[in-house]
Amino acid sequence: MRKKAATPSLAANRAGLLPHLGEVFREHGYEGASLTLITKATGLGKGSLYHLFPGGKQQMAAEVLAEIDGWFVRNVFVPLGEAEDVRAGIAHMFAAVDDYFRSGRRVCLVGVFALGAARDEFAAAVRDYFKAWGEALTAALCRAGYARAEAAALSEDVLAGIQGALVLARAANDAKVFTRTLARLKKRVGAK
Amino acid sequence: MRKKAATPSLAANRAGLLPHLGEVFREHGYEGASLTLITKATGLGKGSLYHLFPGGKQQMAAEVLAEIDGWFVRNVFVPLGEAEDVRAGIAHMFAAVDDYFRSGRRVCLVGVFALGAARDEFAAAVRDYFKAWGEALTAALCRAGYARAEAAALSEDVLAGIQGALVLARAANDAKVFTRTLARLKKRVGAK
DNA sequence: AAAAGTTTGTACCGATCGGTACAGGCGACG
DNA sequence: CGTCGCCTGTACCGATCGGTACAAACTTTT
Repeated sequence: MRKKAATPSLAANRAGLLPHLGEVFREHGYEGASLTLITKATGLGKGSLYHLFPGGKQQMAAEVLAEIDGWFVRNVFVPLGEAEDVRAGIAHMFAAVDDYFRSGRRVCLVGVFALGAARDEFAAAVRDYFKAWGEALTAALCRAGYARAEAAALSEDVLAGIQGALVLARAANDAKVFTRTLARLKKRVGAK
Repeated sequence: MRKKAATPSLAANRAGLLPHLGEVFREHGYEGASLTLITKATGLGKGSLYHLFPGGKQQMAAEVLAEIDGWFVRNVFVPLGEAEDVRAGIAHMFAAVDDYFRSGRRVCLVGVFALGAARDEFAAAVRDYFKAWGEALTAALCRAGYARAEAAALSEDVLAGIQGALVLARAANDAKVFTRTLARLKKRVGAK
């Protein structure tokens, strides 16, 4: 092998690390995720951390956001747009969402960042995430037979319902609030 | 006047202060609301602050939460339960909510705390706030003719819709997301 | 095995965190 | 006018924050 053979662990570590990083940010927020907590959660010392992410916390958070965005693009947005059966695509979205948020036991990191103090720093990523989701869902609903305006409104209701249910579930410490709400949203969407 | 004549400014300050404190917590979260920011927002030095709130930040936040809870009890929960015309009480709730959240330009401090890192410290207050709201609304919907289960589900949808719309509005930096969603929720509730 | 390059732990940095101590300012009352 | 007690600005505290420097330890290449 000629090609530099760049340490394999670096890329591997990085990919394996992001989920752990994500959990720390998710549970403690951007400000609350101290380097101490991060080292504890990842098992990596500051040295390694700053070697992998020279941009520090900001870069870690940005990459975590990007990874989450990528997950939703792959597992939600694209299926919504490409499924042969639109209804199957939409059903897939609800299943993926339930999966991702661990049936309400997990909160939305993007939502946490949207409300948190570091909002401005990640405003663009946060905005784009919801925008992409809303557009993908609206388009799918149109294909499913909803009129343009109706689809846009319903899409907004679904996204808000999901985010709000996550907040309520966390507040009540009862994940069922989320699963119930999600089930009703799915039913409402399928009513057409 | 015999009664001690306790400095009038203290109680007055305290009451007048809470809204300002609330704004700081709302905009920066519990962790993000540093004493520096608080002194700046209130115009009071640490000396005065700790004189009024010996319990420090934790006490400030707790009192802010209590004040907000009181506002909702007075302006939303009680009207929901006592209005002669139930529908008027419900309409009043939507108006009060739109007012309180400044048509979507303000986020919900209780929601911020629910998602934030200080969650555990204020878990009880956060839980009770949403519980009281949900119960008041459910009861009102029952009185308006909804069946018990239907009322409970709709109530959950409304609360989640409101919280979620606040998140989306903040994320999109577009308050209209909130007003649109709120209008749809109102319409849905009134459909019966 | 020596050299080169990568990854890591550790010590340290200035800044800021929440909180405390306290001396004096200031206003009400005698 | 003097006294007393609430109020407040300031200095200071230890802890922790995010981030940097760097030398030892490890890999990999020669």
